Amino acid sequence: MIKAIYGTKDILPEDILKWTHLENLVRNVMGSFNYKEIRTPVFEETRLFARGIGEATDIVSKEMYTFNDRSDNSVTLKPEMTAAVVRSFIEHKMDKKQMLNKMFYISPMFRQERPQAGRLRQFHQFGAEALGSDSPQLDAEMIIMPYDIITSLGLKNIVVKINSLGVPESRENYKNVLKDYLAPHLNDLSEESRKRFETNILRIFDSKAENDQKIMEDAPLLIEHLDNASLEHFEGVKRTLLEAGIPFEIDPKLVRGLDYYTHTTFEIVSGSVGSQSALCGGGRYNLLVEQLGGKPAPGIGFAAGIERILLACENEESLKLPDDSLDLFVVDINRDNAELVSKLSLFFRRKGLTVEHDYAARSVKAQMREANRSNAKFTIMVGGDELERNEIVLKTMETGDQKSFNIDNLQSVFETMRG
RNA sequence: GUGGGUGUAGCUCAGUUGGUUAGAGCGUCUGGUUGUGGCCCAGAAGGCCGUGGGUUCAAAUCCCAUCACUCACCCCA
Repeated sequence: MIKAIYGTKDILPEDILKWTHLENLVRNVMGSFNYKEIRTPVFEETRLFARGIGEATDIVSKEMYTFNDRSDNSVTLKPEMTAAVVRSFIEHKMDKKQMLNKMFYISPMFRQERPQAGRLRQFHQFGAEALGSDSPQLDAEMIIMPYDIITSLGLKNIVVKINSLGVPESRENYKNVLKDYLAPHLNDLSEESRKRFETNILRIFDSKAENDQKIMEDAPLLIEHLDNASLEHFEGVKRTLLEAGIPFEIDPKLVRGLDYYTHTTFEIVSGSVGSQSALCGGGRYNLLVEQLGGKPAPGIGFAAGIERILLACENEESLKLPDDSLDLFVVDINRDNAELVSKLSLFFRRKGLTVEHDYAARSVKAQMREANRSNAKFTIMVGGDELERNEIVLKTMETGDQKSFNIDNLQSVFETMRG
């Protein structure tokens, strides 16, 4: 049996309503903030991600689906969206068309990691990018939008965490402060953290090793070493969030893994999924556009994991899905009127109703059972004496009431069903 | 890449200290008279017991290997 590739999943018809429900919500909320959808190719030149995300990051160094195509060009299935959107922004000179470009996306992503709860090799994100402004109100928007979406789905068990990484200069100064603090403890740190002491010292805050955490508890914090402009920006973000009624925590240890972040970083985590608890993450990246060869432009964005959000919804049983059950089931009483049944169904389908009928000339009982099981609101019965009199029978399933109509007056049948 | 757990019907799972034709519930299909659903009743279909090897008179059951799935670490959405 050929099966779906390790770490990928079919989204089956029985689950699709959850997905379209979420996607519609995303489009509505993003639309209300005037974000326009962008769709980029699923694969890009490998160097886009290598340069954009950072060679040293886990994503680039060990998780990308990279392969050579038949022309021997190295291409990569997109592991995240920001680099691709920024590439498109630069390529299409969007900065010349308008000073602020607000875009959102819903798209599959690919990372070759070990799958677990809330993590797949092909997974799906929605997110947004805003390029061309460093207004703190935009930072806040990037938190408000996913927050509103997530809470609209009924999720309760969530926490919004924010932090600021400031600008590179103050971060470099801080790194030296942190180095001075950690140097005497170096031998007590875990091996991984000792490596990070050299490569990416900020990430030691992420360590889950107990002893590392104990050491980091008393470590000086980046937020205490921000320059004034960064602090003022951060204050602006916080004020806007408070005004928006978004509850948040400041997490000075929230250090995102991707190289391109500056200033604000944030995460929305859920207590209702497994250990992969981040439903959403993002931050400001004022240096990325330049780094990818564009004219310098500030940017900010977020990405949210659709599978994780839906998982949280399932665990909290929070989803209220729209009804997609049948309006009408057309029953063929004599089991020899397939064409007439098909024609009647078409009439109501073209009126916008969801209509089904049997295709196997099964017994009336079986057809009724199916109508019942598919939760049809009405059935129409075709055949027998009534048909000889040129009539059909409309039955209201909930009450069992039946009423005859002339077959040439389907419009009044429709109006009766619509109420 | 590193650990742990689990593989029996479409789904959820039973299956005694190894012992005859491998079970239940749910679901599916058919029927309980001639043209009517839900409840109830009856019946049917559907399993190389993940795969390969070994031990044994005998393996779903014990041993080994392998594959798959899954959770966690790492990291991230």
